[in-house]
Amino acid sequence: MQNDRSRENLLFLTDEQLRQGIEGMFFAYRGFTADPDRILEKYNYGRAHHRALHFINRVPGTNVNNLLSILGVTKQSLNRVLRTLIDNELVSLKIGTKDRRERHLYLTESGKSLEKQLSTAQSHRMREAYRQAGPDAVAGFKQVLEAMMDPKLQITYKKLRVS
Amino acid sequence: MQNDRSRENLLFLTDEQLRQGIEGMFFAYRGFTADPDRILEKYNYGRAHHRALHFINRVPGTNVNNLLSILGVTKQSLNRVLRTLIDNELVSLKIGTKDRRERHLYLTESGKSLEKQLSTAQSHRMREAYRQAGPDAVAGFKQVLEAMMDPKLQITYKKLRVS
DNA sequence: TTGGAATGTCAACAAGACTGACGTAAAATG
DNA sequence: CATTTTACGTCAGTCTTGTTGACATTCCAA
Repeated sequence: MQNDRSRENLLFLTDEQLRQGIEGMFFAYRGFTADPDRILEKYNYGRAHHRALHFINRVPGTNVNNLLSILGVTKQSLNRVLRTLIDNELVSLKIGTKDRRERHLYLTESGKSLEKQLSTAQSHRMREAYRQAGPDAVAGFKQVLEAMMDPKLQITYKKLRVS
Repeated sequence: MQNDRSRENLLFLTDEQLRQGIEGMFFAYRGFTADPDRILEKYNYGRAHHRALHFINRVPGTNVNNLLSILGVTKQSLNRVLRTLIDNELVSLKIGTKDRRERHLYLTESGKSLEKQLSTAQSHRMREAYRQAGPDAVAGFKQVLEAMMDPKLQITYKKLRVS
């Protein structure tokens, strides 16, 4: 039979708590993407372009396969996005020296400039949310997010942290 | 001039911390939707159907406009999804008694059954993440999520909490 | 009675995901 | 050296989910 202490400890696992987490993720993700979306619209780009720009900026010189594993889409889907970004000179290709089949991806100056605009907008909202919630809440936020990821993506996420 | 204490307090607002939050949201959202997506695929439904089922279940008898404001899509977009769910008898319509223009939405027994399947899968992952992170982390997680929402959605979110 | 609100429907379109098929180039392997 | 595999690109077609615009219906409210 449970005592008061152990019952209290499990209160955070009630259906109501889980439901709030689910709905919280849904509504928060809308806020999370709202500001970049507005900027992207002006340039006729979409979220897919934002994600590509973000991770090419994070891992300069990445090849397409690596980017695919981070983004979790098909190469055909990514290719369409990359094609636009390359044609518009936001991203540049560099054929690999060791393996000349590989294309290494870099942001051009205008690519960096748009990426900066997008990340500034997104970070601004994130910073406000962090500031309102405080350091302890932020630590908890990141713990839960990490635990929610698929194991493979958790590894990808951690790799990005150190590199 | 800053002392060590205030400098330490601001460490959670560094660019690196913000970036981790952004990437955390991106990867965690993938995990968040992965399990329901697999179930939906079997029935040839998509995330839009899941969202409609979720909120009709949460607010039984809601009218279309209220659902629209929660979901943040156009009525035409929602209509297509609702049409499928009604045709497949997962959702039933009931014309309003006070205002007969309004259609009130309810889940049928099979609608409830599918919703249960989906929410069970999604809650399972959420519960595991909560359990791993612990109660304090969960409290922080929800604080940051709430602070990240657009003010209007924050109100919607809180209303769902009490109703 | 007239205007506006709530809803539905039709049409057309776009982004962004998917699959399948095929081509090319180059590395790796037998 | 020949063959297979890898990495990448491209073409074609499909699906889901979002968008606008136009228009009809119903009915409450001023």
